[in-house]
Amino acid sequence: MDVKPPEAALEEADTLCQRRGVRLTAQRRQVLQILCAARRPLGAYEILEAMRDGSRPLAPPTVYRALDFLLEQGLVHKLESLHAYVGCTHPDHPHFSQFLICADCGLVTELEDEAIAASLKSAASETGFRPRRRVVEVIGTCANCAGKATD
Amino acid sequence: MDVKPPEAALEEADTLCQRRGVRLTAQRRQVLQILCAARRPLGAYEILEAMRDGSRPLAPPTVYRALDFLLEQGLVHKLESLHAYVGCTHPDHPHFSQFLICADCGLVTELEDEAIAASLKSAASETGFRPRRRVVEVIGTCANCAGKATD
DNA sequence: CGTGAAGCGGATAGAGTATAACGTCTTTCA
DNA sequence: TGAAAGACGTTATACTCTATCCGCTTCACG
Ligand SMILES: [Zn+2]
Ligand SMILES: [Zn+2]
Ligand SMILES: [Zn+2]
Ligand SMILES: [Zn+2]
Repeated sequence: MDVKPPEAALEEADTLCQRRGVRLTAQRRQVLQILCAARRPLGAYEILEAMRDGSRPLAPPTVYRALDFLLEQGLVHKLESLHAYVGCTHPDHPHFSQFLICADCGLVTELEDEAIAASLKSAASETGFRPRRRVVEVIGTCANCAGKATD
Repeated sequence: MDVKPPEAALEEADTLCQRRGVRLTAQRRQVLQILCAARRPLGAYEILEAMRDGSRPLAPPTVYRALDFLLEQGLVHKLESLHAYVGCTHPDHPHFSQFLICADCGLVTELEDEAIAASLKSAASETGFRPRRRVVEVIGTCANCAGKATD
């Protein structure tokens, strides 16, 4: 598996934000760190819970504000079908990605498939539709879980 | 526009449910009727409001149960990005469809595009992923609204 | 320095979405 | 008729997200 360690993702985010002239504050960074460290999508309240180091009391707007920033910067994605968030696996370039979501183990794979992008674009343009945002999520069973089931 | 009148959709639903041996009760039928009559996606609580003929008090589980049934039977679809529901435009055969959602006027177009289906299937199978449910929603501007904007 | 604008974040409240749990009534079918 | 399954009413509650107000920090500008 070529999953980047969370530290690398965070350093990349630092660089990107600096280059863009936006501020990856401690709190935003912490949310990103929590998302990258988790091996699965997290709900806003799960992130909130993880942010509470037993010390501060934190309210929902705190995490939603951080998420808004991270979403705008393309550092995290929202999974609409789960109401949950994941760290982006390749935030260095703007992209629209697709997600394979395992309903059994929670594994999420972020794809950047040209053929899917092209077919969507073509279908939209046929009707004169101008795409802005694209939500592509496939819920099913990952190879690992499928293998176990058929053993 | 070849939009079916709501009555036709309801009669088709009657036939389908009878053939499948499931019960399209008055309440379920009413939810479907409300969705078909609306020219736009409706939230669960909007449906609930429409169901209250000024008489009965109705609670959320009522509409969610009806929606569960209609979703299972493929008579309605859920738009995950809007938390809203629409009547299916061709419920006679099992299908996975894609949605073009106009952010300006709320128009929703249900597509059944072979190329998109094929590219998704191919991308999934490359990783051994077994798809069960597919969420494909493109948010943007419809041809009509785009035309107005550039006038 | 002083000051004002902008951005960030704490805090409270509340809107909107969805489900759990339990009881009752109806339909189905042996 | 009687049992089982399904549909529905009801209450309560969990979960997701936003509005709003206020205070703090930062930083440019005079
Ligand atoms: Zn990404
Ligand atoms: Zn899995
Ligand atoms: Zn459909
Ligand atoms: Zn439009």
